[in-house]
Amino acid sequence: MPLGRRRPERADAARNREQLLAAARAMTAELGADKVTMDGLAERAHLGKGTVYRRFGTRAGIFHALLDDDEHAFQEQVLTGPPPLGPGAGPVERLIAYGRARTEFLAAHYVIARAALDRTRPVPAGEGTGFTRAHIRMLLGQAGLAATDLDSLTVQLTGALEAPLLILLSPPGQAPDPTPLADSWQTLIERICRD
Amino acid sequence: MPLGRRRPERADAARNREQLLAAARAMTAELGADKVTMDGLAERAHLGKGTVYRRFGTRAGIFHALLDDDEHAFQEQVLTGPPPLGPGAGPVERLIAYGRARTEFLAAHYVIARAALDRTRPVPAGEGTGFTRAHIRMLLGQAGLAATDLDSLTVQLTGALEAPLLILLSPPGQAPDPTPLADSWQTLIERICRD
DNA sequence: AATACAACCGGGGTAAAGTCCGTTTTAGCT
DNA sequence: AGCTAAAACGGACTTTACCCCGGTTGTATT
Repeated sequence: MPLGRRRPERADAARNREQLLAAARAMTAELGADKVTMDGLAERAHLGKGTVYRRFGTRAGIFHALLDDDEHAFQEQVLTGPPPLGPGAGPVERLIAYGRARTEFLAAHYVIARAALDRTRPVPAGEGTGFTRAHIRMLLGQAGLAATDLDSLTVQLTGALEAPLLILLSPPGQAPDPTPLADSWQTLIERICRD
Repeated sequence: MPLGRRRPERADAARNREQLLAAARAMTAELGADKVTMDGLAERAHLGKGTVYRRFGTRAGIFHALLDDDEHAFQEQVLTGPPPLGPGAGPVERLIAYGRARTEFLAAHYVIARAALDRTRPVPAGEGTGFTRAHIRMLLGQAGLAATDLDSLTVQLTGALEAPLLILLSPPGQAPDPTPLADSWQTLIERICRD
């Protein structure tokens, strides 16, 4: 079955990836995210360190991979799910729904989402925020705000939505209550978009 | 001159701190912030690594210290300078002025401000944002927004103001143009605060 | 089935952050 | 001036992310 262009994943590689993800999940649950080391993960999965690195590229990549399934499902809901989160509602309504959903998503995945931030690499700073940024930009465009620099506004709203949970609210142990932030996001958007 | 409660800084400590700051500034200028290592800095300043750590505590602390003078001057302008940045103007006007000044400050100190973010410690995530947060909170309170959760709104606006320059806009080499962000901040605030 | 080649595996190696603790220097006090 | 406690010093040590490369295994082709 040589379909597509990319060679399918090798059987041993797939097996190892499962082992690594399972081990990572278990270690995160047992010891906390910051106790998950490359060496420890490799040993626990009965694999070499080099294998871990090839799979995930970087320490943050582990948590990125752990997040991946849920993140996919989340984006799916936004792109093709029922309104108001999915298409079919007005842009302002969708912006509000997106902020609420994203806030709850980040709070629900608090530990892993924070660990998925790459804290050592210089370049890929705003990694997971690409989708949020693109989506906000699109909806702002549809909302038809008069004479505004939508690109800058998009960046700022992305910061307003993601920074509190990812950066600003410190306690790394437990997630903050997302409800006040989600409500506040709603008033923020309503006030910005009314004319 | 044993005034106050704290013992004054010892002469050798003061001398060494000057050496370290000078070396850090030079290395940052010559090699870039990410090439400044604790070992390299210690060697360049002809001091031991332990000394570097006692002074700055952490790698980010180096850049925090480098920023300190300017940061102080900035806060001074906000607290006691002329309006609209300083006291004397209306809260909305001051919010706008603060955002503009802060954006320009962050852009002017782009490399160092980003390097001052501690990317490894779990706790002190939003370190430099404390002043911004407190100031925004105060002005929002004065602005008298009707029935709003001002604490959550403050956190989000802090994210909107600082995250773009510190996190979201990636290229670590050069600062982005602060003007569009400052303008966008103004419309953001104006739209939020009108009633 | 045999072969070639690409992908994968493993573990030892490097660099840099952060810690520790015995030694040295300083400043106030007598 | 001499004493002493506190502060500063320095460099060896530990930990951990990330790199490298020779050997091995899986997959496509003949």
